[in-house]
Amino acid sequence: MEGGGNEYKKGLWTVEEDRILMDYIREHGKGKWNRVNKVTGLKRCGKSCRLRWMNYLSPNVKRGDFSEEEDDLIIRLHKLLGNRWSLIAGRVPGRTDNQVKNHWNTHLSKKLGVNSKKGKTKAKTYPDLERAKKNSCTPSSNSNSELQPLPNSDSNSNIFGDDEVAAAIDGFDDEIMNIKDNNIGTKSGVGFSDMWEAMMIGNDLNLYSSYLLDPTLDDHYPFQFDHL
DNA sequence: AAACCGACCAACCGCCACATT
DNA sequence: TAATGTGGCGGTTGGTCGGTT
Repeated sequence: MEGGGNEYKKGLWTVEEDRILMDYIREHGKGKWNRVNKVTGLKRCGKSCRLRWMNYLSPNVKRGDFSEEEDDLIIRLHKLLGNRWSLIAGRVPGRTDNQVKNHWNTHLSKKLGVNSKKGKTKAKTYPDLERAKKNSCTPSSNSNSELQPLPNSDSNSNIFGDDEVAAAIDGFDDEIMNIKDNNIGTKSGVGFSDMWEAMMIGNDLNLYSSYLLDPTLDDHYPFQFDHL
């Protein structure tokens, strides 16, 4: 067990906790999540820190309502992939698996008249797929975005063969670029892809801070990395 | 104005696979 | 090779908020 008797805090994160986590990531980078509490004294387990970063603090996360294009994309991807949210999210720029999953369960499943709560099937994992995901670690393209052929399985609604899945996925790429261009990048005059790549490749955290402090965004934080 | 209810979503949990020792 | 640590995934929970009665 992690923490060795430490009492980890649960529930919503405070701004101060976010700041501590951001500071840690600025200095140490992503990963090594279980060290966060040791290094910073943050009373959060590694998993919680990782989740907070991936679903909220990461500049890769787009906030706000889903557009029609995104809805359509998710619906079609879900037809192909079933409840494999990380794969779906990997094809919807700026959205996390958690966002996509929530959006599906609260909006799209109703819209489509799908009872998403039924059939509590534990999602299967596929060794080849997992391996591929591990091997593709390019930060600018979500590591989950590597789409792999699905085995024919009764756990999901996928009924397509490998080639059909690949072809269908290819067809989404133009749409994805459109969604990127239309919805994500231009809020602060910094293209999303550009910002993300600059941040990750060039480690440009000033760019990141401008993103966080962008007053047009719903959420921003009262701190920035002014000493970098 | 207060109580109730349902929708939404952030966060937690359990499990699994891979990496490291 | 086995044990342990770590990261990632999907399912689920529970707190918050807005609408309705």
